[in-house]
Amino acid sequence: MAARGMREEGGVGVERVTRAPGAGTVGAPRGRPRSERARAAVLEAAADLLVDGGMDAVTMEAIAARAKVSKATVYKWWPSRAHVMLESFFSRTRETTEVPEGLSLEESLTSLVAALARLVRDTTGGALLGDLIAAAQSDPDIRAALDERWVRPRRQASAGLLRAAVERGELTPGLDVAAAVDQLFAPVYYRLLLGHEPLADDLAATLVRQLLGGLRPPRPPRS
Amino acid sequence: MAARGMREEGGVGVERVTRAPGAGTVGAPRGRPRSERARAAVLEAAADLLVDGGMDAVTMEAIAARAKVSKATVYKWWPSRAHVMLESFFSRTRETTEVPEGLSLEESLTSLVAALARLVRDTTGGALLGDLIAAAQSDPDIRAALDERWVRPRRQASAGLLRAAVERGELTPGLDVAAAVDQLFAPVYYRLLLGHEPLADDLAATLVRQLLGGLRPPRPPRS
Amino acid sequence: MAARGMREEGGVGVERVTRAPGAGTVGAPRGRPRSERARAAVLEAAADLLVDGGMDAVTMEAIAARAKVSKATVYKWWPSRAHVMLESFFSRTRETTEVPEGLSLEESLTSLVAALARLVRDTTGGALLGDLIAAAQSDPDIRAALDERWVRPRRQASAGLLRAAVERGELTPGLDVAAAVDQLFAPVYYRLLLGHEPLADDLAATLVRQLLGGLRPPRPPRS
Amino acid sequence: MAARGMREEGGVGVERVTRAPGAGTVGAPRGRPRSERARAAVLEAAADLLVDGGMDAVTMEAIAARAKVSKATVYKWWPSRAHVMLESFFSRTRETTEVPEGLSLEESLTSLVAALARLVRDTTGGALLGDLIAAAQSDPDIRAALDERWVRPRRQASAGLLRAAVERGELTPGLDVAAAVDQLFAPVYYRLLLGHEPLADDLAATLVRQLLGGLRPPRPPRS
DNA sequence: CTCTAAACGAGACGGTACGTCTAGTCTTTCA
DNA sequence: TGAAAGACTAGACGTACCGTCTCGTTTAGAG
Repeated sequence: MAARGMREEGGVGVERVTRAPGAGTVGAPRGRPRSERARAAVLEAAADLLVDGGMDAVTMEAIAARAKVSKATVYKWWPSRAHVMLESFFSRTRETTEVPEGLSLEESLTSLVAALARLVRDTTGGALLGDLIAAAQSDPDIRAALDERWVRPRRQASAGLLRAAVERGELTPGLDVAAAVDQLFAPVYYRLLLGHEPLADDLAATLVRQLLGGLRPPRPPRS
Repeated sequence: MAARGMREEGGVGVERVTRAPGAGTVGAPRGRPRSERARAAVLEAAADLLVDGGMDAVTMEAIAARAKVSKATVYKWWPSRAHVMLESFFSRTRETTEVPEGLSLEESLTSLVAALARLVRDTTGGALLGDLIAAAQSDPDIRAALDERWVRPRRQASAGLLRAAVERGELTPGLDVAAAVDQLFAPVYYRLLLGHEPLADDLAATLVRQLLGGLRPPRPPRS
Repeated sequence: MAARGMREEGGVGVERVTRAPGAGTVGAPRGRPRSERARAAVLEAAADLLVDGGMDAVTMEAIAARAKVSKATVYKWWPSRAHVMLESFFSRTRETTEVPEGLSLEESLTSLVAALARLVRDTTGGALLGDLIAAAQSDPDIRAALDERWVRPRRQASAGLLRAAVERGELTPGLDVAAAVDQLFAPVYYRLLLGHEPLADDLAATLVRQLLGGLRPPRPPRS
Repeated sequence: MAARGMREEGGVGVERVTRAPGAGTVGAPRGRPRSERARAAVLEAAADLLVDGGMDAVTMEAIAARAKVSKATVYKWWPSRAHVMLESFFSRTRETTEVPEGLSLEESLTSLVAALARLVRDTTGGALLGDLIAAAQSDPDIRAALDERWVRPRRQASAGLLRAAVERGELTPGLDVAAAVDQLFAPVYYRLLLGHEPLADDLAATLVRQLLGGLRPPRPPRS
């Protein structure tokens, strides 16, 4: 069941190859083709419902009704409410993990963290992401998908930057990269989920500065 | 619905005073007293169900059945599934926010972070906490309760330590305390919720060391 | 499943005994008692729907909606659409199998057949009965219930009359009672189900006369 | 929907005339001709499903699947499940309404009734017929088709015999032919539908004998 | 030997009802 | 008066079949 429905979600997905260049021709698809209209309507309906009704307004029933699509169609392509949201999230999150060239380490990291913070704070993606993490607590399928398609790529981008800096001697060799990455990004998720503190504009910069530089006073007064 | 409830959850909760000794007698409660047996059975049933059936095995129906208690009784004392789990979580989490005297700042912080990590990794509390954070995404009541009774006290303990260290000149004055606290604790929640990395034994120490000392090489490149 | 739902349908059902006089006290039933209002509303809704929408307007969904009762309640007491109609049929068919005293055999039989014909032609019972016989083709449960509670009692009443007449020497000893009973009643069902001929007023009398007297001319061809 | 369909069902149906010899040439049918294979497979699938799955295993979906035919093809030629069964019934019921020459009235009638009883008891036709009568309760189209193509021809055959006998003076002039025919055939349908009594081998003979001769004792003791 | 028209298979689609489940509430009797 | 039992309303669940549709694929006769 977990394997179903996971086709072409998000921008990363590979479009169906109509004809493989080599051998093993896939053959033209028979039957009525899947309705792109239905697919898009479902994804949009899910996001809309989440935004203006909260997470548990997003029922399969409501999605189908709002998308003017039959329930059976929804179930045909997505095995659960959470899978719809997963694809909805990815399809409207064109955010990239790339970082501009020619920036310092500090600038690069800040840019990545700030991008996440903006996504979470300023777009529909925030609510979707919170809901998905919640769903991941009871659905290993969702957890795995989130990990593979969202968490891991972003962590790897940052981890790459950090490791390169270690190579350059810019960072200490004893660095625990995984922990460091979490110290940069986890606070954003934490505030999304618990809401104990707002996601301030300068949060990204602060997190990077404090982690890289440490919390100790800059300079022993003199001497 | 969100406004209701929140009665005596947690082990901290004050049991109903049957008779105030002094003046202002509340009046002896009439009728059959609340069954302590029922209360305990419900809390245990909720935790048990979570552990061996996953988060969405914990339905009010199942709780009542397992606790051999009528559904009405459950609803009488707890307004929702999540509130039961909230109280269940607190009642079995005797963890304290106090920190032993006479420890260095680094040791104190490590001790607090490690305590959280152990709770999350080694006890039922981990699953309960994950579930509660998930529930908080759709129930502001839960979110508020979690914040007030769990997140805030722990954050304040750590924040207090940090602020004292700033006073002592041990930490930089420009410190963003809230962000720093998150950089210590958020990674633990993050790993609980996403599971992308294990909660290693030395994680707490690593987090504290990296944050306090920063990631730059110990020795200035020069000379 | 067949055994469920079949409680107290029709007037024949035994009311629940609240307290057995002797030993083995049943004890008062715990919990909220069954809603008589709901029961009646469901039965009426089913009949109404059948009458003004045809047989396949009678869905469980529609019954529940029309009776202003939740679907779960309907399913709790009746295992299928057909069982609802069964009880609806019996509850509104107070027709008796008894026959007035002091009538001749011919009059008695005519009275029974005519009563059936009137029921079928002039009341809601006709449509209900047709539907039930149809349902019996795919549901052995319904078939058995119809046989035991409708067909058999009526057949036995008539069979009794016929057998008594044989005893009295009024009818031929070689009589196949079962076949004779069918020759009196089956035509009514047949016309109900196929509708090839109307159920005329004098049908009952005709059937009885033709069967008892035979079809041969009154006067032996001789003379 | 009721108006559609009814094309060439049964073996009695007239095959499409490929080319009218005289004027007004219809024109040869263009395009791919109807697949006889598909037609036969559908009819057989319907009967098979009915036999080994009961009446409500016969869904359009199942018919198409079992016949290895697309649903659209089934719908193209038959407007409903019941119409498929109607044609299936007629196509496998080669039973005739003719009666051998040179038989007595009693023998002729017995032969007709017995033929029906055998069909009902010993062949697939029985179940098909029961199902069709059931379907007729909610589908006037089916009811009409059954009446016109099954019930009426058979009734007319018997009615003809009876009327001729009246002409010959063999039967009483006051005879209600329609009622008499029902008294011969209805019991067979009745037992098919309700199953309260088996269809014994000698049933046909009994029905005819009892109706023609009446139930009264053969001879007034003497005098 | 193409062209064209109809029938065909596959299968996606919008619907409707199914029968089940859980949430909460309400109405009893028992303790 | 609280607790237990259990019936109730409300509504989402996921499935099945309905009847329609849109494709690409035959399979003929017509040109």
